[in-house]
Amino acid sequence: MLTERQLLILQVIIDDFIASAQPVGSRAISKKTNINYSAATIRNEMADLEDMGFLEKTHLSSGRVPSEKGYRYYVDHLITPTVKHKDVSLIKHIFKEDFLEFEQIVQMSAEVLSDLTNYTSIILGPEIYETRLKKIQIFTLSPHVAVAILITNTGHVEHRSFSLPAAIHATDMEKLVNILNERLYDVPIVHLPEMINTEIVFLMQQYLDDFETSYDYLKAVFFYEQPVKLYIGGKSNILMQPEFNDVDKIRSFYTMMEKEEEIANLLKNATDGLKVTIGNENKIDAIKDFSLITASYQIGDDQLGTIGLLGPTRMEYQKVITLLNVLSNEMTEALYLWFRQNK
Amino acid sequence: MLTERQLLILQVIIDDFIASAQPVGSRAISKKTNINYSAATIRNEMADLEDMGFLEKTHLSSGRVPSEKGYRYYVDHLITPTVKHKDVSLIKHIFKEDFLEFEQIVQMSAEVLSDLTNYTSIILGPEIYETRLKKIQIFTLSPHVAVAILITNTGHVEHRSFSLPAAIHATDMEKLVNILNERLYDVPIVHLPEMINTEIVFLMQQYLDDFETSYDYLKAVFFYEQPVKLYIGGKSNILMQPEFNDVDKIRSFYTMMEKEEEIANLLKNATDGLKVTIGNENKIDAIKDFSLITASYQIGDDQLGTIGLLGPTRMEYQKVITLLNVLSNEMTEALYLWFRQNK
DNA sequence: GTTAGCACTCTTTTGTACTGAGTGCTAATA
DNA sequence: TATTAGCACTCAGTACAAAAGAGTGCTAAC
Repeated sequence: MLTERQLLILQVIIDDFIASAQPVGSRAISKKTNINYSAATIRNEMADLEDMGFLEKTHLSSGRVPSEKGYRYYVDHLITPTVKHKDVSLIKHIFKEDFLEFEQIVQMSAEVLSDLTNYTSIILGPEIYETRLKKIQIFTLSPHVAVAILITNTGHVEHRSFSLPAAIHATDMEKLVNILNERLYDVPIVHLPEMINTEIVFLMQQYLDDFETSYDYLKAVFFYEQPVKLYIGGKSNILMQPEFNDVDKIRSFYTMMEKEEEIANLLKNATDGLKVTIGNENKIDAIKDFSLITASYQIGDDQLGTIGLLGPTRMEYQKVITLLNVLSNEMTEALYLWFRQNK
Repeated sequence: MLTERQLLILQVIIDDFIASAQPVGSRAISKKTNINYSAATIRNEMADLEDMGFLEKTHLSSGRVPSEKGYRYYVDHLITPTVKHKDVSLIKHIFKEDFLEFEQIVQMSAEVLSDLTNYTSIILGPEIYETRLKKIQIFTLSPHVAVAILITNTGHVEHRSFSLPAAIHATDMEKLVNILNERLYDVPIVHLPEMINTEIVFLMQQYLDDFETSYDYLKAVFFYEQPVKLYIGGKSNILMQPEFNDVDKIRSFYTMMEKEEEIANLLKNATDGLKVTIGNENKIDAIKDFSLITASYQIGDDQLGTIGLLGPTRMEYQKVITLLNVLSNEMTEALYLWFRQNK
């Protein structure tokens, strides 16, 4: 168990290191106004803290640097959420706007977050459990190509081009569109493939002359993996961090950022609430030098998406955690209002 | 005027430097099999070439490096287009595919280009002179919000949400959509605002009860600056270039790449054919260390867009110029076929 | 329990010497 | 007259040593 004094010293060291990015020495600490012990005492405590694994040295006679365990303890026990009024009111002010499309809400959140923190923000777009189909239309562009348009209750418009089978009859197509609109109205998007494979297939066999070709191109439109949308803000912010003084690090960072799939997966299994993952706690090698903070935003009872913030392990946890909490709440509220208005 | 021997030496130096990124010394040149002069002779010629401004030294006793004037001369007079069969057949093979949407064609071109060259490719999406409106639909999502969907002959689907004025009548809206579809069918997208301000306004005043509100929200849909679409490939390729050994350079590069507007403008005033802009010839400060090669791709008589390739001034001009020519031709052809099929 | 003091460690900076790659110039050569 | 060999010179890069600075650990005194 850590003593009061050890806690104090640990906190001061981490705070100092987060601010300066320089190893912290005993003398520097003993000079702080809230510390009334000599450098020698501090040194003894620091040695103990190091034995316990909270601190590290960069070399034998250097000052101390927080270990990942140190950051973990700091995040779990030493942080007191402090609200920066300016930031919070900025966020609140921004969400006052009237949003027509919820993509705007998400996109803007990513930008605000990266601007306020100078880290890289990553927002995983809302999952679409709540989204329901409102209308399907098919429009032929040429004898060989048609475009299907799906409109959802969220105002999302999805379109997909496909080749028209030469064999298909115009009347069949019309019938098909009618069947689809009748049966699929207000069906959640996620249930579409299932519905088509059961009810719709049955109806199609019953009413359509050329079942086979119709079914084929129906699949082209509905059965595809909906790619999750990632909103990334401040990709180059992280370059300003002093730990990025090495070209190789930058290279590997940008190579990683191009793999949107992996990043999406990282955010996907975020639990409810706020989660901090420090350095090697991350499952993906590429970000074992980073810390990732995630928070989920919601609407109704279903989780919708995740906000993430990626920075060096030497991150301003205190500030960032507060900010992320505020933002996820504001987003949740804004989305709630938006959905209520557009349901 | 340059002598034969000077031309030869200049060419060898630039070729060598492009390949190695190291200053080229007189001895290294005299050892080449196609050079039969001693190092001393080469030195004299190099001194002359330097006096004429084609070469530079990095310091007093270093080897020579091409100046921007040197590159310019090289590009204008010393390059013989050499076709790398493997690359060309790769490009041709890729364009064999059947494209449903022309965005695919452009997007893929950007990727191929950056993959083959290891530079950063930037493609300015096709201007839309040729694009014509095929269908307008308006769909109300809620009492307050509607979404307008515009379908063009190119298979492009554009949608825009807007707030519904409380005052508008359902019948008015229906009438309006009819008017629009009747009058705007097959009208080039670029002429839409003009048409609306003349013919459509007139019809609206004649047939609609509530002209004012209808006109207001019509404007929200049609009068907006169509943002030009930029397709960027291989953003991190340029990091692999040895001139990017400096963190500050990387920072300024990425800061620049975030300003899509400026980049788009750079490409916009590309003339017909192929154009090489070297270092300080570029108008924007941010890329005065880079070379930009642009080519236009076309369909019919109207220019459609620009392909650009951004790399260090020490660029593989010979290879890249050939490649860009091949690609712009293939793109033009692919787009031509595509448009013919979907007209 | 706390602190002053000192020896020790390691990084960083500065200075010096050396090496290697390359140049410019001069004088000899073809 | 054009070319080349030879040599003195320049500069970046490297290696090494010495000195300075920051910090530690430990011991002995308070």
